[in-house]
Amino acid sequence: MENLLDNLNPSQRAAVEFCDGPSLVIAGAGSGKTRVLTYKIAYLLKQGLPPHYILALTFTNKAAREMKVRIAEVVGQKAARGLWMGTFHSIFSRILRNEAEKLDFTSNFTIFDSSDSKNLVKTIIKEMNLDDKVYRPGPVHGQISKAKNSLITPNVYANKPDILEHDRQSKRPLIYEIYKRYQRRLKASNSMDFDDLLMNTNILFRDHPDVLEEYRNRFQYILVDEYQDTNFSQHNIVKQLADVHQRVCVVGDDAQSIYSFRGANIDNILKFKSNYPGTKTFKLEQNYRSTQNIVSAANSLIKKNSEQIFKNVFSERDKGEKIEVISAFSDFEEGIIVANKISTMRLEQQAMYSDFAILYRTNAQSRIFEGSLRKNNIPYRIYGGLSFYQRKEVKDIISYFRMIVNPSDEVAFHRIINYPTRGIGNVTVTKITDAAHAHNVGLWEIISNLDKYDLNINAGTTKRINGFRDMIAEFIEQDQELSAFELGELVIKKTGIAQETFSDMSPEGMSRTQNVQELINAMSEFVDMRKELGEEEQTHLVDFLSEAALLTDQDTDSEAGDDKVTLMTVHASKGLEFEHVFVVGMEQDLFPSIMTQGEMRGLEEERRLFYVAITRAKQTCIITFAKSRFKHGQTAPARQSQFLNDIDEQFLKTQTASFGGAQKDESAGGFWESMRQRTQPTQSTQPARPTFKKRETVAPVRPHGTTPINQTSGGNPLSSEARALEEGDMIEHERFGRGEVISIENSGNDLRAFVEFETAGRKQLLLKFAKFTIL
DNA sequence: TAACACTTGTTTTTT
DNA sequence: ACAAGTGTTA
Repeated sequence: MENLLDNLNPSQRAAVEFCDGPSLVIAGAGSGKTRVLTYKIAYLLKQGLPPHYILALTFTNKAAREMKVRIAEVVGQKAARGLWMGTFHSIFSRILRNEAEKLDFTSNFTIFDSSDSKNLVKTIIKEMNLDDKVYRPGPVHGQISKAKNSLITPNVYANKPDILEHDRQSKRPLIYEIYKRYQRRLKASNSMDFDDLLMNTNILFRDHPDVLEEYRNRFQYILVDEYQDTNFSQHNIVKQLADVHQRVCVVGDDAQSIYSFRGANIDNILKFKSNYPGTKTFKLEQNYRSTQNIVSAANSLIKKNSEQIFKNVFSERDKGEKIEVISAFSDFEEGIIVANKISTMRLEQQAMYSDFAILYRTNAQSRIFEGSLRKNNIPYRIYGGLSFYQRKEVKDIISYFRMIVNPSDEVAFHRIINYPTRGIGNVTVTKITDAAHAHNVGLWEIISNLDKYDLNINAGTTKRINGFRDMIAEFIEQDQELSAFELGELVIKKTGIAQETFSDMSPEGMSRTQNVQELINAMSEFVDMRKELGEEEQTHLVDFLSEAALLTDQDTDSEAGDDKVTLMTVHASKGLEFEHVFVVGMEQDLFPSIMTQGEMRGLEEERRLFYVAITRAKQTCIITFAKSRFKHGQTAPARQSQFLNDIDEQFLKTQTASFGGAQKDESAGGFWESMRQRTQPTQSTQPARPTFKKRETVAPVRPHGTTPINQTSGGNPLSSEARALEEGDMIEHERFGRGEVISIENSGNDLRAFVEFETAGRKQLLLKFAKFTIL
């Protein structure tokens, strides 16, 4: 025990040891926040608190996983088992599934992601005959989301004069009605959106005191990470759970609050003390991550914000280099400069590629760096962008799963009723939808009993609808016996998705095939994993779905030993650190984003975002901006960000537009050539280098679940030829490791091999895509 | 109903 | 520039 605490500095130690009441830990960037949380939980366990009495809420699943591992390292695997640790969304969706009946849902409810939500809002707007130029689904859903995160239910919403007035002024007075219908439809679909997972938890606790009582007793100690990014709904859940015993510890940094657009309320952390009387505050001010220069520069920046908790972050590491600010002529040159810089720094400092990160404000900026890195043969990995589960082909299949698990799911229904095309068009779908409304039942009910409702649908179409219904009904039956993986394979086969996708030989089609294959593999792995964890029950589709719905790119681990430059948005970089960081696109209207101009709070949040970016760097931080940027199809002039003036000059060294950034002749030529090409969009021929094509055609595989998004350069995207692979061969697969080929089969045009892997078990590989070598 | 040509908005960040 | 949405035609 003693040596456990010896690993902490005095303020960290004090924060860990205080367990008798509410505590607020203000943790500056790089000050060992995760360390405190980890040790605090370990400390509680060592004090004898059973693990299942501890609730620890994190921002990402990844953070939860990592912390679990670290705790297990300190107290042992066994002692750590049973901890309630996860994101708000995953923990409370688990609880909601247990208590679903109390809220008139069933435990197999679907979780809508934001695109599902937007789709539903859009459908409703159409049904109400509103102009979708005025009532744009995105912003409308945003408004609804904001209401939910503030625990404003549709009824309350409809009776709040100030909100109604606000909507009237923004020319959208009927949002309250859309909200009402949206919520009704979610319920009818037995579905919850992200915000519902939190709001319904609040409703559950409000309407069922006995349930609240039970969880209050269960969670004897509550810890919340990244508290600055919680919203009111989350705050209220914690408040209720902690109300009696008051054993709650929240950790965060107000200077790193960057999610207000998602409803996060910085007041939660600023006012924690008044919400929890008797709060003890701890400040972690020593930064162990970055050089003094980086810390000082970041401090000078954040000082420009008005609202904040005072703290004095300092570093005792080397002074370090000044932050280099480089201006480029164009976004394209910016890409070249960064790529060249990485190459030289890697050699000069003997750094690994994985020591570098390129951080940008918007995902769209990644493109240019993909190009320049690729040209320099620098391996990289992009996080973010379209996540695997958002891809069309994956979502389509998932929609089938959702229908099987929960036939009331309206959004899934719409997605798959005519996919793959089976001759049920818009006209028919409208008839079905209207009938459902008229009789106040679900879509599934209508197509289950077509003859009962007089729909005026011709015989041919009726037959096709019945065919669809029977197919789903059969899946539902098979879902009783089959595992998620087995049923998943069956679905893509029986629906014709497999055939359609696999026979498409265009590059896009091949990438789709790969993604479909990856999804099936992910299911297989998921089933296997649950078995290994000692789960006795068969792993069904519903289990897979409830996990998949809450997975995000931030949750994916980077594979060990893979040496690649990281590209991500600043948001995604929160909580991470790198030796050398490039903060790119530091231009007015881009960073700070044009969307946030005007409001003070918005601008301050952007400044915090910049603060987050800088403080990711341990050793070197380089800031770049371009004087012209290609945007919306044309090159537009750009100027440096106002934020650069917020950093005290003494910590900066500015380097003006060095064309020398592009040292190689080839790159310099490439720069001009590209400019020409861009300013006159007519296709100029480009014989020397292949143009950078669409993402999909380059390296489309987004490995599933536990494997990260992976758009890799320098590799062989569409990989190994199916050479004469024979039964009995030993192969080395990129992800599954060594394995023996059991059999080779030819289904359709695709050669498949069944392989028994030493560690990963039995897998089916599509030879035309699988990445492996024959040993 | 499906395939194709044409028009429009889009780019802030994401559990 | 691009994707998604709309309208037209077979």
